[in-house]
Amino acid sequence: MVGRGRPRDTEIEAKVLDAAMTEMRARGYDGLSVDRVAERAGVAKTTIYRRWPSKAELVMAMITELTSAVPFDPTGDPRRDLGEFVAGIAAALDAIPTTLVADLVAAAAREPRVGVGVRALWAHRHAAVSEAITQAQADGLMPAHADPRIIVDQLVGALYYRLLVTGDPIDPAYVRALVLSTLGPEQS
Amino acid sequence: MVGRGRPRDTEIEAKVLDAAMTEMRARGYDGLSVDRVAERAGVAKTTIYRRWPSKAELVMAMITELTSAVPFDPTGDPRRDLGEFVAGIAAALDAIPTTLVADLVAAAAREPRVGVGVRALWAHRHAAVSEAITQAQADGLMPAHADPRIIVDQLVGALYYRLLVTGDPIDPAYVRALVLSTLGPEQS
Amino acid sequence: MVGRGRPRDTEIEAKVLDAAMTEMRARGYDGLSVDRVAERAGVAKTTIYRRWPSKAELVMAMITELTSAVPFDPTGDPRRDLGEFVAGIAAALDAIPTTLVADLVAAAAREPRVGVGVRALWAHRHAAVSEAITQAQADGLMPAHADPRIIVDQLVGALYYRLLVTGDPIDPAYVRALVLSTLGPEQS
Amino acid sequence: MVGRGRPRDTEIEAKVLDAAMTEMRARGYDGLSVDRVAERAGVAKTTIYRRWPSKAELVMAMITELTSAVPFDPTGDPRRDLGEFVAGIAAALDAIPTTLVADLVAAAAREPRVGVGVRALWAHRHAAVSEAITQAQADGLMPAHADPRIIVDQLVGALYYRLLVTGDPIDPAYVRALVLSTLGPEQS
DNA sequence: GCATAAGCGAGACGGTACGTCGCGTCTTGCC
DNA sequence: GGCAAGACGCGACGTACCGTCTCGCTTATGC
Repeated sequence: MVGRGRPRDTEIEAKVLDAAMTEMRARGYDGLSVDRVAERAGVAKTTIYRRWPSKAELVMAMITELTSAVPFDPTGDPRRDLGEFVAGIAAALDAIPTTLVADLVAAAAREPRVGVGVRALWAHRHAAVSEAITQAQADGLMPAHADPRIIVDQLVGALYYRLLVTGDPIDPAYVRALVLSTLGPEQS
Repeated sequence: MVGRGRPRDTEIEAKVLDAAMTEMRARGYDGLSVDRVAERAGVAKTTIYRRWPSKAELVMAMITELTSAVPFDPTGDPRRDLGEFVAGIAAALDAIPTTLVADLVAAAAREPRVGVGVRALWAHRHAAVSEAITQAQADGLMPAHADPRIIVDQLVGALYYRLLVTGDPIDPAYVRALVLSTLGPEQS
Repeated sequence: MVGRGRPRDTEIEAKVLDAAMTEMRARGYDGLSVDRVAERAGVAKTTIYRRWPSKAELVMAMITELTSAVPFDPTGDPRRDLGEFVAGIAAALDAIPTTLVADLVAAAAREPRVGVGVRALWAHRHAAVSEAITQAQADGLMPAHADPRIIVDQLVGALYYRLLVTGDPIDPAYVRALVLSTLGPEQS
Repeated sequence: MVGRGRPRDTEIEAKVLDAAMTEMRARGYDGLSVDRVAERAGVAKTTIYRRWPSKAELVMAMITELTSAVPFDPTGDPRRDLGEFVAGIAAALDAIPTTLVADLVAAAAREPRVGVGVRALWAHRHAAVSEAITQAQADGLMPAHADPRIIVDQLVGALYYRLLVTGDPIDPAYVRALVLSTLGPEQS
């Protein structure tokens, strides 16, 4: 083999994702056009398609970058760990315009590839959280009657539901109350 | 005042909405084309645009018509009542293509009016459910430590979350487990 | 037989034709829309279609009214009669925007019905003029070698040609020279 | 400067213009649809609109390409030369659908640029013919009383007039008669 | 004097074409 | 090989007209 050709410009990823984010905020998923993203990023359309095979994929990449900012590092204290997990998600959702979240959810439902990506993302996180819950149940720190995956649904689902459907506020007090309600009172 | 012109054909609304529904089920939101809807409904494209100024608006109309109320008729047995409430919502969500629900959510976030409408719909239902829970708590049939509104968030939110985010199935077993997890085990 | 129904409003013809004229001046044949004409005339579209079965027919009516303003009343002096005939046409063409004439010619070529109408109009006039020329030839007032119909083509055609193709001016001097050239010098 | 992008496919112009010509002959101006032209040319509609901003513009391009010069090569025999000139124009007009000629005339009246172009085309031709006539008059081969430019108007104008206004046929016999009528009988 | 028949304004409707926009692919030439 | 530039095929969008239709109302006529 000979020369492997010109290496990819590593700054392009960020520029494009930034531009896509701006467009998404301004016009939503449907209004986001690859041509405009390219122009805003100062990049050729070809260059975008070389990295992401479709608009859906591009949006997916954007989401992944956004959401992966919520970590889950269990300390062993399940109450505290879950509390921080939920608070982290709440903070992340708060940092993004609601419209964007809604559009992404809609895009996930409409575009199979986006849906797959989003689900994979969550599946990964859920696994970690579920495992921690299972451990806590085994350690007798949490009631054993509940399926860990359902507990996650209840916690995260309540946040999404408030944000997207009822529009009620999500403040630290709510997060605390939610965790309390889900895990039950401290098992002294 | 004088004649108001030829009146609108009242059957057209239903025919078009039906056709749109069929198309939506078959090809999803993006695959839904106004031309095809018109053809299927046996109606001119112009006639559709006279009623709904854009494809989005048309889909919105379809959704809101579908989102008919899930009834809540408490019997006094909170466990059973909530179980049926959740099961009813699950059934309703199951009957509608996921895309529709996602689009409604997105539309609610984008269009203030839609948002107000959707929220009003839910607020009404929530009030009834919350009241029943409060009553059950007062009767000692349910643990008193939890805010009734949060319980509703957990129940309904979990459903939406599964449907829109994780894509995990929502079957009767899940509904039972969800209610059990939320209300805690039977107080003997 | 019983009642013959409400009689047609006789003012409508003029109002509509006027409105059509205005529209035609402003936007040409293609840009003329029946809806706009109706609105401008303060009349329902139906009312227009009751009188003229199509847009082409309407335009035809307009033309007829315009062009029928050029009379031909022979006095017996062929030179003078033809001179006045040509001058009259020149004056009529001068009173109408060139664009309009061009559009009408184009409409006549495009729309069979308009074409038929225009041709009928001219045929009538030509017959009168030709006859007068024939008479003059019989009386020895004009050279007999030329077909009268061709003489008319030469006279009128030159005017149209100048107006529509070369754009050269059509002034009284030109008209005189044209007649002179066509009829030859006075036969003493 | 850098790459100028994918070059335009040079064969497309001809393919589209050809297709347009065919459609125009078959269905006339109004019946010519850009969609059909695109399909016949095996080209996307967008590609057509990239080159010609509207249907009118496309037709114009077609016309101007067709209006190739009718040659005028005087032999010194004015009768014959003019006869051939007129016959050539008649043949050219006969080869093109009348609608095209009419549309060109209309476009020339409406669009200044088109007008200038058309007039320049004719001015050039007229100059040559007028000069030949002047020469013939000087040689005593033609009556001197007539302005050469008017003779041209009469000859060509009569053709246009027949074609566009009266619709009468333009056959060789007519051409002969027209020349005879315009130039007068042979000066033996 | 009252029914009948046509005229009229208003505007919905079926069609057909228009011109635009976006996606994803392609073809250049330069780096 | 990457990249900018931009042409291209495809397919949908929303708009503008045309000519027809259906309302409710008005206006003459003639029995």
